[in-house]
Amino acid sequence: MENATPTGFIVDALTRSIVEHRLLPGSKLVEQKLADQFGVSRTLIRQALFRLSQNRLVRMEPARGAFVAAPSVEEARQVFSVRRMLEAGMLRSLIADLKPQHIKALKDHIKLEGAAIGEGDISSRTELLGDFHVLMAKLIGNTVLAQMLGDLNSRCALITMMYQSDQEAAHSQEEHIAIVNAIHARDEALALRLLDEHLCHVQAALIPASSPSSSQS
Amino acid sequence: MENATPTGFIVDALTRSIVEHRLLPGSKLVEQKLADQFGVSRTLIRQALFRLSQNRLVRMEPARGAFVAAPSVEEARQVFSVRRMLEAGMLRSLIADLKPQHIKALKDHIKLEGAAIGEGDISSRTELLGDFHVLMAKLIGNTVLAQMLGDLNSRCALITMMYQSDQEAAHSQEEHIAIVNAIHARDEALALRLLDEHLCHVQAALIPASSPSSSQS
DNA sequence: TCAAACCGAAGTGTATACACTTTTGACGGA
DNA sequence: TCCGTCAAAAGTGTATACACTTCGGTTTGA
Repeated sequence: MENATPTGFIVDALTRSIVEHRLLPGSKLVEQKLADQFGVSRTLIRQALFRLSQNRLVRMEPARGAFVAAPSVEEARQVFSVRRMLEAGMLRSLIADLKPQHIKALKDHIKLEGAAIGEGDISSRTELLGDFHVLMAKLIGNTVLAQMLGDLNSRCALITMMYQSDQEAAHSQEEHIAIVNAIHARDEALALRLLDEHLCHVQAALIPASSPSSSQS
Repeated sequence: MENATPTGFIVDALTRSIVEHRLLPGSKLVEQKLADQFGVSRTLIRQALFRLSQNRLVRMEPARGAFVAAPSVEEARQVFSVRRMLEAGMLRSLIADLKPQHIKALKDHIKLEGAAIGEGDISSRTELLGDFHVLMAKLIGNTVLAQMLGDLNSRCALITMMYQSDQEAAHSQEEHIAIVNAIHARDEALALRLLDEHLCHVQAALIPASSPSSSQS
């Protein structure tokens, strides 16, 4: 995940700042200030901001500048709706062509999640809980899908970190365990139901005081 | 679709050139040449090339330059796999909350497709055949999904234009008609089957005589 | 003859300069 | 006091300059 290019470094740094709320949603990102801060010219800052705007972490307004994105509840709802669609299909593929090392990889990953949750490392645990889903995409050998889920993750990582409590994180991990067990048992119906419920739980936890209407878009 | 910014104009122009094969896959895109050609500085050209690289129409190699992308068969396979996953879920949502104006919008769109196919306008027909799927996403009110399908479309537009014959385009439109009829009848199972077959047909037509399971995964 | 080092041309990567737009705040008139 | 106007400051958009890397051909040494 480490990016060696200067622009990549800046993108990563800004991403962390946004996701860890050192930069609050809506803040203006002034190019020259960032350039001074990173010790580079505005050229590289502009490249980085542009990349972040493609990830929806930053919103750019012509001639007005770049701002930290403030994803709406509606957008989060749509993102999770898309994820439910994608991951249902992904899960079917995975179970249809299941291999022992897949189960091992998933269980290993869950161990990592447990460690991060135990340590209370919010940034790390959020990343790992999201990567669980990306890992499934990689296991079925679809890098396009993996990258797409990664984008969707980062797109609402802002919200995730904002609202997910310790308890909810632990609950997420338990649901991951249950899903892997269902996969292992090759119980497609159960796995699908658990995954859908899991995504609904995460979504519901993220959107405070909004009734998670069961009917999606 | 029209983009008023200078960079957007260049992106559109280059996109057309690539998609209409005035620029062949693998060709090098030299920044200064393009800058002279468009009458702007390398700055804007670099911005445009970067945007095209995010769309996968252009591949950039560090310190070597930008090249027109040559999407692999494997990548096309993965893209269509993702689309099948997404669009199955989308279709369920659409049928679950179907409104008369949805049917009208879809039928209107199919008329446009027919016109473009009749005129033999390859660029226009490819765009419209792809937009049919984006339109469904918009009808269920999920802009995130709509944009994602749009990206997937443009990602393999190169291949689509490269290989899709007149006959296959007409066949695509017939399948769209059948799908809309199934939606209208609220026959979810039929609609899902038709949609899946449709995507498989498009994919199969795009991959000419190459043993599809040959190389990777 | 062949291969390896070398040099110049071509091209990319980054910084800087300048033009244009937006914002801000102060001034003046009603 | 309030609002409109205007001018300076701040900031973005684009062009240009320069440093560094890559590539191709030539020379040089064995």
